[in-house]
Amino acid sequence: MMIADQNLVKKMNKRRLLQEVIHHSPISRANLSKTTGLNKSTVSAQIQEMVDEKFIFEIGQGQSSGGRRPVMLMFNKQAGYAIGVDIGVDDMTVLLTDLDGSIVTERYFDLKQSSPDETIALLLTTNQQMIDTMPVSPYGLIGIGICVPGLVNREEQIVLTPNTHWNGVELKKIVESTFNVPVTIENEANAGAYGENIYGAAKAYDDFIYISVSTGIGVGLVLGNELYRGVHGFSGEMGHMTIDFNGPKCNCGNRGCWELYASEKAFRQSLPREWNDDEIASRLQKNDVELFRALENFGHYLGIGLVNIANTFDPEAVILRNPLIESNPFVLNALKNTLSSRMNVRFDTECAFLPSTLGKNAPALGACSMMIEQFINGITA
Amino acid sequence: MMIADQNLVKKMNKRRLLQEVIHHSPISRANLSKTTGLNKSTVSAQIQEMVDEKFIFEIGQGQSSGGRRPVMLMFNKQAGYAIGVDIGVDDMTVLLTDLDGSIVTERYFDLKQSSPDETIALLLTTNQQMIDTMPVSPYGLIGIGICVPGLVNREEQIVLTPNTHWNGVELKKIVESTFNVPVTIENEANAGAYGENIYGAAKAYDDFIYISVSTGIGVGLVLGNELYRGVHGFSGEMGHMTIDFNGPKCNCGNRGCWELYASEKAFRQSLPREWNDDEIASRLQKNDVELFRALENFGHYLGIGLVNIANTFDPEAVILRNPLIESNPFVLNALKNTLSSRMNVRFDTECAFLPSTLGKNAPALGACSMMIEQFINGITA
DNA sequence: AAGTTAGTTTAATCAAACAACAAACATAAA
DNA sequence: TTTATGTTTGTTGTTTGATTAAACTAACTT
Repeated sequence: MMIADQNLVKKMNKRRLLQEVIHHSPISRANLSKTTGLNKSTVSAQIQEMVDEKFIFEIGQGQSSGGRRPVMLMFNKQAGYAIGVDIGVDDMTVLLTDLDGSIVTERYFDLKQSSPDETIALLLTTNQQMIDTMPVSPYGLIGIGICVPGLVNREEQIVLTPNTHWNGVELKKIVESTFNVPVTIENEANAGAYGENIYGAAKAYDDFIYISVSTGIGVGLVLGNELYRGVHGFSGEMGHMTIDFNGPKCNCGNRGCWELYASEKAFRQSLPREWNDDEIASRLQKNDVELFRALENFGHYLGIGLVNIANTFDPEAVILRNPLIESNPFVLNALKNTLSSRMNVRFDTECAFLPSTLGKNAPALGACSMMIEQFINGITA
Repeated sequence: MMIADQNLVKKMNKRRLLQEVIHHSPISRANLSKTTGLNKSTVSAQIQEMVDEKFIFEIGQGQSSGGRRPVMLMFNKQAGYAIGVDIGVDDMTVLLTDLDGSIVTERYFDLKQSSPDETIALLLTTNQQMIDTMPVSPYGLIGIGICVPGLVNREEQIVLTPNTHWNGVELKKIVESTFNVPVTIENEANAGAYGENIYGAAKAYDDFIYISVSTGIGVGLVLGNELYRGVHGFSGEMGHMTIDFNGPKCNCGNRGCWELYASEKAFRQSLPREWNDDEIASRLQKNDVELFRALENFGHYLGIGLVNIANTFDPEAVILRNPLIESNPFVLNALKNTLSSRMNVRFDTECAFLPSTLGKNAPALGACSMMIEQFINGITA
């Protein structure tokens, strides 16, 4: 445990003030004093420091409310930039954002034919391009966050990627030594959860569960406004929660895993034939019965697992990340039906089930925001 | 968010010092300075305060290590006393402990024929008796913690007790107004988890899952060394996690709930005939095949749910609270077999599965320790 | 001109760190 | 046994630094 001294006091109050400016700008010193409870002189001193450090700037005078006009302060969201990378099973997203999480540059790649080595090369050149075209700023590139579809341990090493071959690749070291900035490697579901918490559907929630439904099902747990990672970093493997203990074998070793029923892969296997995305879209337009039956089933199986999640966590919200769910409220309704039929009135009315608002950018944005938060916390070091 | 000032600094350091004394006594001022990093003069000043407040006393001189002999300090665990009550479905435990959690007085009651009103009367008179016979101390009774077998919301109201009739009983108000000390109402599994974390099998763990197996299955989640309660206080209802979505209906509304297979009630129903505890004990002695088969099955079904828990939380440990498990390592082995057969080598070797060490006292002790922690935190207010 | 609001300056407060010191002891050489 | 040396413990007085209250200047509204 840490010991407390005046330095800690200053750090805490500085952080608090910066957060207030970030989330409520434009705001005046007087107003900061009111909202934080800190003395006016304390506010002035701290703000001056952060103005000198280029994190905050004065935007000019605001409206008077019967006296001297206030000087409005803004967070300098262009003080630096972050890169977020989402390495998927067969695609990659690379985003450059400012400190507000606003996307400056975005690039999407198809990885269907790529080996990890080729992907790393692509990642490095893309990052370099982004750095080269990045606007000039006091702090430049403040960090690179990378998420991968698999298990990442507490040392940020990739230890298991069921659908790809990233196991053991020393991604953190490679990227860190190339660009000499802080690098974080994170699980895709954790990054997505983080993104939704900072910028997306879960902004207002402190306790929520983020569910990424694709080839498998990945879960990010945000409990008490913090990502819960587990001892080894492997929490949220709820895709491998059994929902039928006599069910079919899964390659995780378990039987009747949730993702064997409710993943997008399972959904596609449940279709009468193999339909590509265009085919599915056009059948949606035409209210195709077979498709809707499959979608309803998809929602139903999702719902079965969600009952377990609601019973386990009693969360404020569950955020679902999947293109089909985001574009079809119908799936969400099917899912809610299963929930209300399987839970006596209690949770279903008091827990929000929402689609992701960041969509496919969620994990990369989450990766960015992790670096941004690290950077902002470092400001007060 | 709170603002920081010198008062906070003092509080934090005082708390830190007190914790150090509690957990490493006897200890000298010099040693405290070393372990905490606080300056010797700071330590001296803070300790003096707590000596004056009767929380710490000087026990005398310790061994010299080549210089002046140190003055050894001890936590005054007899500065006050706490009462912990565990109201079960058909029994009640009432404990009086000192601030160390050592039991001073213990009483056990059979509630098989009691209504809530009768139980409350019994609780109040027992508490009064304990207060009357309690040793004199500077702070007297510092609080009463009570746990109940059901759902307790964040306002500490009892909202659902499936197997009894405590719903809506204003227990907190009743007890608080009778004794005029702080009262906490808590769910039985949460209290048990807390107890094991402070005094029992989970002392060394920051992230663990406590599982209370009786009529139903209750789960207490300790994540990051804190009890995770959920938004409404209803987390850990994992007894109603489906492990067979086509399974039999449960009165919670769900199907194939874990506790329909792995509760003690389910275990007893799985026996060829109704055996009482003595019968079971004697058959255990005689290595009765039918009983052992049932126990193995019991372990197997526990294991199925524990795989889900391991996949969900990636905990350091799982603590199992049930008399049969505590007295029969055999069940634990059966359970571990199921785990290793259903999880590819990863968790089973790195997550400890342990029986409760506090046994039936776990929840009441947890309730005590909640009050003690509240009190100790209040010291530094 | 009077009253309000914004922001700065000044002096006081307080907790911890620092530095110097005294007390009490261990060790080993004389 | 005696003495000298160095170590450890705990206290005392001083300094540092962040917050704060209060006084003050600045700028605006009515």
